[in-house]
Amino acid sequence: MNIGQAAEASGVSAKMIRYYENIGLLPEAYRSASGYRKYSAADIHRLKFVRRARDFGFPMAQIVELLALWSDRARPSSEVKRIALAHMDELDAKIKHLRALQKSLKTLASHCHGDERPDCPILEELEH
Amino acid sequence: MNIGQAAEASGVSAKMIRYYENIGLLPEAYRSASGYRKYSAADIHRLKFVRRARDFGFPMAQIVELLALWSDRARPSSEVKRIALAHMDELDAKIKHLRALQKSLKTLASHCHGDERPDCPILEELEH
DNA sequence: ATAATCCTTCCCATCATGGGAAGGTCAAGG
DNA sequence: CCTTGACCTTCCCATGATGGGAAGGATTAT
Repeated sequence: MNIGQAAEASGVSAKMIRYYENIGLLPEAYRSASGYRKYSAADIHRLKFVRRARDFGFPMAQIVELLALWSDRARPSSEVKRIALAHMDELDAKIKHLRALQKSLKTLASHCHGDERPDCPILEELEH
Repeated sequence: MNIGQAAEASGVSAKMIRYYENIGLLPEAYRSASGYRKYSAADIHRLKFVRRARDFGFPMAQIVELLALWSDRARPSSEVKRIALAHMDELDAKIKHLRALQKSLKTLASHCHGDERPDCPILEELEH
């Protein structure tokens, strides 16, 4: 399978497949005589795995670890769980941050008339 | 005031002050005879405004608009409110997304033993 | 006068992704 | 057999907001 079909089948763009190979997330693909990258069903399987890990929001560094664990039959599931929990902590921190921002904004916006008058507590707050 | 003191006073790094000037967010700074950027109290005031808008998570494009409204005495507060509400919508969308990710992960992680055994529903889910 | 600190511009890196150019390859159809 | 179009290759550039650092000039303090 060429890279275009692999991209289609896995949901990872050809650009990203080359990029992943480049940064060492994926092993170097087998090449045809003319230099085309060739992908097997197992390769597609791995690409899908990466794709889904991205969908879950895992950063690349964690995906590297997850891929290693995935292909390690003797892995302890505690390692996988540890990565997942750490990621959840990251998500939690981000959510908390965004919610705090939203809360502040909400308060400000609720005090803003939102009409043709120029006075506005939002600008006043930014001005400080 | 030189750029270093302006950075200190405003909480915006010298690097970022130059960058903001470069992308047109801020007007070109007055220069001394030897080419040093010089900042007035009004400049510091504007830098602080930008800084606080960043703290609220506004993207640069919105900050450009907010700055323009800030210096427009005839602005309608509805314009400011519109920008703030749009930003809140963005934050809301991000929060929803992160919460959805977290919810999925939580379910998966709760089913993972997290011990020395290799079987793990997290990897199984990623594998699909 | 000299050293230390500040300033200038310019380049590079992040992270994951896409756009696009220049040029080689392959498959289908006339 | 040759052309055409679709595909592939590598390489460079851009994103957004930020920092690091180098090379060289300016200012300030000793």
